[in-house]
Amino acid sequence: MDHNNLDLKTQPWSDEARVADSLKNSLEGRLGYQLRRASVTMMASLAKRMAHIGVTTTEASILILVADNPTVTQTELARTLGIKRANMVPLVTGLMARKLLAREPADGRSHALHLTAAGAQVVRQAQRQMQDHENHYFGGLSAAESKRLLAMLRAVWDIA
Amino acid sequence: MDHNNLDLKTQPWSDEARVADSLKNSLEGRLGYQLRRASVTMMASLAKRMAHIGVTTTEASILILVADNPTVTQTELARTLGIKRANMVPLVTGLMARKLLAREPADGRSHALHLTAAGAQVVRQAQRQMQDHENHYFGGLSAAESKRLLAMLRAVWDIA
DNA sequence: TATTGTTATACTCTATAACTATA
DNA sequence: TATAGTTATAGAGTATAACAATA
Repeated sequence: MDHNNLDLKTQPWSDEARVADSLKNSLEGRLGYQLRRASVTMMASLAKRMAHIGVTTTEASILILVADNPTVTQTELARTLGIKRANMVPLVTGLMARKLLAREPADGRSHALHLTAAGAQVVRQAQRQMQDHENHYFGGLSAAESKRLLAMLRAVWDIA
Repeated sequence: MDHNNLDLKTQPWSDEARVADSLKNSLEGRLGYQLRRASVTMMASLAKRMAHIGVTTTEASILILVADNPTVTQTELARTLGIKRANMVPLVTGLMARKLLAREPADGRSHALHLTAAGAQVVRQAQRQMQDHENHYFGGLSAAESKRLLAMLRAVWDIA
């Protein structure tokens, strides 16, 4: 497993990028640029936390959605998470092989997914890690600010 | 070129993901999740704008940084943009092949990059597109809110 | 006819290792 | 010894097309 060895020391911004760059950078003032940098930073950090649990961030999001929606099909998961049906196959296969996910025939062509006990345990760990992760980056914000930030980010999605 | 055919119709969230998903999704309340979704959305939209100019978002960021820092070397660019030196090679090669970028020996091992007239023109177009892009997504925010959002995003990078 | 799961495949992005030539 | 540019390559992630079984 562990194709997700995200030791932060191997990340570009600690190796090469994070040294004091004396370059002028007019991108720094762009919200889109800062948004992307923040996203990449947080995803790498979250990936490291998830690796400790033994899943990728994508796998964790699948397990959480199955926890939220017992009997969901993998095509429904794909739609919600923005993953192609074809790419769900190895993800679901891998999670079943590790006994985190199981499925039973729903109708003749679709399968109802559900968590195993081990899968439910991973979900609990992932949720806790995600909470800590949010607190790490945004714990300094007031409740009102967090709410406002969430709304601004959600608005981007809605506008698109 | 155009290995960047980002017609939004081919994006997952318009094809498959953006149909009304009736699934419960506890990830929706997470700032990290919304941050990533917003980033992916904006990057896809920006990529489409840049494609009209004939560059990728990465290429545009390179050209902009060269405009900011005439005589910069490609290793310095890589550091600032979080790109590996090895991966800068085809990027710089491609931009030189299209006469947007040129370079001259600085010392015996490094090259000073500079824009061609065509490259400077692309930078002007890219800057204008980026400004429109920001306005599209964040034009509804007050100046104070924009400033606050930028600071919150920059803080994520600083914390990491 | 449309949908679910699947296979096969291709392309982009990103990562490492190792080489060369210079400093 | 360290650095700049380069080559080669491997690994994820993500895209499409097409097929069988079923609705």
